[in-house]
Order: sequence, then structure tokens, then C-alpha cells
Amino acid sequence: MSGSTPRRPRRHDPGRRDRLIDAALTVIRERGVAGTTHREIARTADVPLGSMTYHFASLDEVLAEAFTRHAALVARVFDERLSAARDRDAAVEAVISLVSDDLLGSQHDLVLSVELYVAAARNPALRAVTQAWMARSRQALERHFDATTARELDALIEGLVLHSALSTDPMTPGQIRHAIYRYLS
Amino acid sequence: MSGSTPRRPRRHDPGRRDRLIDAALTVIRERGVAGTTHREIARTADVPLGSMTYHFASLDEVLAEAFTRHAALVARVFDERLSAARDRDAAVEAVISLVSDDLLGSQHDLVLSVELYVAAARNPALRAVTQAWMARSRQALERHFDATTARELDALIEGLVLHSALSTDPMTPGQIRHAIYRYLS
Amino acid sequence: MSGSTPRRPRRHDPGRRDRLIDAALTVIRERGVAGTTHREIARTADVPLGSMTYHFASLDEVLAEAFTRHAALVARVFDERLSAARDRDAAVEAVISLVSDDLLGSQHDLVLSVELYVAAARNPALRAVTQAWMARSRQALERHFDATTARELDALIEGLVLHSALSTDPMTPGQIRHAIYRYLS
Amino acid sequence: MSGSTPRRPRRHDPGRRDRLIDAALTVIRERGVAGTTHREIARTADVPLGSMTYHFASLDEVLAEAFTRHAALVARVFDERLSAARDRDAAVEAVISLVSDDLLGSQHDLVLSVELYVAAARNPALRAVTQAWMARSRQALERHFDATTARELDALIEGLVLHSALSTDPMTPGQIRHAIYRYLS
DNA sequence: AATGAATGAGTATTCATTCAT
DNA sequence: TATGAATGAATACTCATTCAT
Repeated sequence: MSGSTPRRPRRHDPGRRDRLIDAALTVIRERGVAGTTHREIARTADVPLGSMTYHFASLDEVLAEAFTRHAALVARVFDERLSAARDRDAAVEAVISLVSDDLLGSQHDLVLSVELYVAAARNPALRAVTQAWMARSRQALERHFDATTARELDALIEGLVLHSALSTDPMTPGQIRHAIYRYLS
Repeated sequence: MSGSTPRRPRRHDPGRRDRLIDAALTVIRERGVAGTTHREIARTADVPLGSMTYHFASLDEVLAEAFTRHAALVARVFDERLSAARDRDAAVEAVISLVSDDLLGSQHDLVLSVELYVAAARNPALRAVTQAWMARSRQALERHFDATTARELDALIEGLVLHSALSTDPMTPGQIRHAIYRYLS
Repeated sequence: MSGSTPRRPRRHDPGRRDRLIDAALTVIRERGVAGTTHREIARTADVPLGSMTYHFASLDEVLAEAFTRHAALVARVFDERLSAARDRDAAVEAVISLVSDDLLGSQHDLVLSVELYVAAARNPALRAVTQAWMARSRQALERHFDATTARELDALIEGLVLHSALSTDPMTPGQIRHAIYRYLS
Repeated sequence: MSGSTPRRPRRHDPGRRDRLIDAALTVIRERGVAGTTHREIARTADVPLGSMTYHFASLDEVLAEAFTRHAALVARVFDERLSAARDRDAAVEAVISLVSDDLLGSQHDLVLSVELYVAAARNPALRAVTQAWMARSRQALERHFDATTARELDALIEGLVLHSALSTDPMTPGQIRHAIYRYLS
């Protein structure tokens, strides 16, 4: 308990707030929102507890910042994949690889997203984050698909990801491709 | 301090365990898994705190029982809707009404389901519950659709429900119908 | 810090709530309301911290109970002194000895009373306690004096006590007697 | 996070220490000594937190300065009222109007005074302030009354003020006048 | 001369769980 | 069989004060 902690003389530390947000994302991934506490984040970032409440007014603020960052990262991938597609066929491929490679590839972010959904159900501040995020991914899809299709496709992607996230036998890339093709055919 | 507590003389109370599970579901719905505590459940069921640990070995046991019951209720609706369908067309209508009426109709159970998904991500005992549930709804769909279609359809349903649950403008029944038709066409 | 605390195996302890209220009064006397914390009270009563919040919903509740008890004790002395007086002269003597002996005699209760006054200025629950107490002491005085005199006398008593409490040279019994005589002459 | 904080470019600011003392008095009035913190004072004065410990060695120093200023203000009113009185009758009127108008007129200073009394009970530095203050108001009274009368009158004033401060039905000016007349008759 | 950042001790409160009756 | 009392670990958050810039 004691003796193992090396001295930690780090008075001047610009960018600490930033590192704390990253640490929060790590903790949410590993322990869930329910297991995300000031202490756990501080420990993960190797920072004294008091530092948390210096940089953030409340734990909710930390969560909101963390999820905002997560949503921005995922949304960027969406944008990049879809803006790189030159025609509809390429867009379909982009969606498939988005789900197979980006979303399901990293167990990590997948759990994060689901955590965010649930947290948003109780926390209005977080709900704003999810909604902005949903809107942004829909817009990315609308580069290539009409509004109705974009919306439905977005829901299908959500379902495929969630299902795979929770299943013992998640869908293979081939199965993902099949489902999306079928819908978009 | 006195006078406000109504008498509660219920020493012999068969079925109390049962009522506690229902109370747990109520609390999960209203406060989320994170806000579900022995105390809150006991208060909701109007039962002394000590009664909780008398009937359940741990809070996790309570959660598992509660979610098992919830899953059974939802699965039953799935079964009933789909077994009532005489042909594929009727099955398609059944799926549509399942989503529009049963799942989205009651905000209640919708939140409950998402809560379960996330809780399952951390808790192996709960994961078994979700998986049994997923398997069962897939089976119900397989009465009318081939295995691949059933699986994909199940994911689509999930996505539509989740999306609507979190959106400020949830899909209308007409939009739900459109999405499912399109997929099954 | 450790090693000096003897085992404290006291699971069954009826009357604990009561002892906690007394402990709270002790702490208020010694440390002031500002220095009265759950921890300090628990330590004084030699009881685990968790016990405090088991018996009281909040620290304010503890304060209210403690001051209510204090007020009741002081009011009782008032009642006894004054009801023992057979005529007006005896009543005057009773008031004098009340101030000199009972109120100023014990530095203890004197500080307690002033603490209560200030706490009441911010805390409506405590204000109710002070007001009930004021009313009661006025009633006791009204056994022997008309309403106006009772009220004014009550204020004079307050002033004499407060002044003496804070002064480096508090009034002697003779001076107290002189002041009261002069007013009642 | 941004945009809401108005610019505050006040590097050179003589008289800041002074403004901080006034801000402290404001905070004590509104939140009590218990609620008076570096942060609250800095916020009230619209000054960075670090400025507090730059100008004052400790919070106690701030309190002492604040109360000293408060006592000086009240004492000045005492002096002015009483030095304006040309004879004993005028002095009696002066005392009455002191209590009715100056002390009870402004709820403000009334609470402040009582706060000071209690704080003084625990804090020797503050006790010196109250005692100097008491001495000074007694001196003012001694311009017109003998030493014993001055002392007793001072206590009566204290009692009338405290009583009125805490009562739901504070004394009317007429009642104040009656009490003081009776004592001085 | 002045301040934003940092920190560690402390606060009220919640809670799962244990235990004596 | 049932329960009120008890407990210790944990939680979010506050704050006086120190320090590097």
C-alpha cells in the first residue's frame, strides 16, 4: 500500500486537463461509467485526487468532456471513410469497412459507445453529445444516400454493432457485408 | 421522526421475494442500474432493508433475477406476435408492430433493455441473460425467416429501437414500417 | 495513530442515538458549531463514523436535536427557579440567581446558547428551536410579571449573559443583582 | 467554459486589499463566518484566488480585519449619536434611536455583530476586537451616564438587539423606547 | 508584484453487507 | 424467520495553502 509509490514531483504540468480526459476515457472503457470515479481517473493519470476537482467542476463535466472527445474521434472516422468514397459503390464499401474494421475492430470504442448511450438516457448533458454525434454521422451518410436511407442505414449500423458487441459469436465481416448489401441493394 | 411512517406489520409475507424483483425492475427503469441499491428497492417495495439480504445473497443476484424476468416478458411478446402470424406477410406485419407498438410503445421497457445491455458488458452473469434472450428472439424470427435473415433482422430491430430511444425525433410507425419493408423486400 | 485504539466490540448498544446527541452537545461546546463534524461527534462518543448517518439523516438533524435538548434543559431550570418563587420578591431573587448561578455559573451552557443563536440566524430549523425556547422562558417569567415586563426582562437577561460571556471582566453577582433590581424597581 | 468569463485585466490595483476586506464583510453577512472562504471572497471581489493569500497571511487575518472594520463603523455611529446629544434627555433619545434605527434598522449589521460575538468565543484575535469595541461603546455612553449605568445599559442594548434579531415578532420602536425609558427612569 | 495551477487533508453522505436479537 | 442496528469502505466535492512561473 505504501512504499511502492514513487515520488511524483510534477508541479508544472501543462496539458494535464487534456490527459485527464483521456484517462477518463480509459477508465470508462475498462470499468464502465458506473465504475468511473474521480479516484480511478486520478490514479490512471497518475495525478493527485484534488487535481480532478480543480480542473472539472463535477464528475458529470468529466464524463461529458470525455464522451464529446470520443464522439468526435468516431465521427471523424465516419467522415474520412465516406468522404473518400467517389461513388455510391465505393460508399457502400466504405460503410462495410466502417462497421467491420473501425467499429467492430476495436472492442474498445464499441463498449464506449454503448456506455454513452445508456448514460445519455439519464443525463441530459450527455444526451446532447449523443444527438450531435448521431446528426453528424447521418450527415456523413447523406453525402451518398438520400435522407431516409441515411437514417435507416444509421440505425442498421447501430444494431449490427450493438449485436456484435454483446454476442458470443459476433458477426464476421462477411456477414456484415451481406446484411448491408441486402439492405442497400 | 415519528408519525410519518405508516405501520408496516407484515411479518409473514409469502411472495415477498417476488415483489422485490418487481420493485427492482421499477427502480432500474426509474434510476438506472447505477441508481439501483438495496435501500431503494426496499423502499419501493415498502419492506425493511434487512429483508433484501435475507432474500438475496447479493445485489448482483437481485439484478440478475430482475433482468431475467424482464427478458422473459419481452421474449414472450416476441413469441406471441410471431406465432400468431400465419404466413410471411403476416410475419412482416408482426415484426413491424412489435417494434412500433411493443418496443417503442412503452418507453419503459426500452430503457430497461438498454440498461441490461450495458450491465451485461461488465457482468458475466447478466451476459448469460442477454444471450439467452437474443437466442430466443432469433428463434422466434426463425419461425418465418431463414437463419441469416433472422439474425440480420434482429440486429435491425435492435438498431431501430436504440436509435429511437435516444433520438429527440424518434421514428414514426410509418418510418419503422418503411425501414423493415425495405430490408425484407 | 494506530495501535492505541483498543478494540471496540459494541454491536448491541441501545440508547446510542441518545449518547450521540449528548456527544454533539459536548463537541459544540468545545469546538463551536463550525467545528462540529460527524467525525468529531463519532470520536467523542467512541462510535464508528457510519453510525452517525445511520441515526441521523443529516448533520443539521443532529444539530437540531442537540440544541433542542439544550434548550429543554435550560428552560427547565427557568421553570423550576420561577415556579418555586412564592411572591414577586422571591421571583426577583429567582431571576437574579438564574443569571448569576445557572446561566453564568457554567461557562459551558453559556457558549452553547450563543452558538445556537448564530446558527439559528442561518438555519430555519434551528430558528424554530430558539423561538420555542424564547417563548417558554417568557412564559415562565409571566408567572410573576406582566407580559411587557416579561419580554423586556428576558431581553435584559440575554444581554447580561451575552455581555458577561464575552467580556474579560464579566459582571459579578452583585453587579447582576444591581442591574436587575434597577430595572425591576 | 469560455465566453462566460468577462475579461478581468487588473494587474495593477492599489486598494485591492481594501476591497477584499469589504468583500469579506459582504460574504460574512450573507453566508456567515462558517461560509466565508477564500474562494467566496475572491469571487465576490472579482479577484483571482491567488490574490487572497498574497494580501493576507491567512483566512483568520482576513476575518480579523473585516470585523475590525465592522466594529469601527458601528462604534462611529455610537459616537456620533451620543456626542450630538446636549443633555441627558437627548442622550436617552440618542440611545433609543441608536437601537431602533441604526442597529435594528439594518438587518445587515445586526447579523454581522452576532457572528462576531460567536467567532470571538473561539478565536482570541477576534476576542480582542470585540472587547475593544465594547469598551468603546461603553465610553461613548459614559459621556452621559455613570460607569455602572453605562455598563448595564450596554448590556440591555445588546439584549434588545439580539432578541429582536432572532424573534419572529421583533420589538417595535415604541417597545424599544418603553424598555429603555423604564430602565433609565 | 501577481496569479493560475496544484495538492492533501478534510467533509457529508451513501451503501453493501454483517450481525445480534 | 425476519429485521433493526451497526459498520467500514468508498464517493463526490471543498478548501486553505503552497508554489512555479
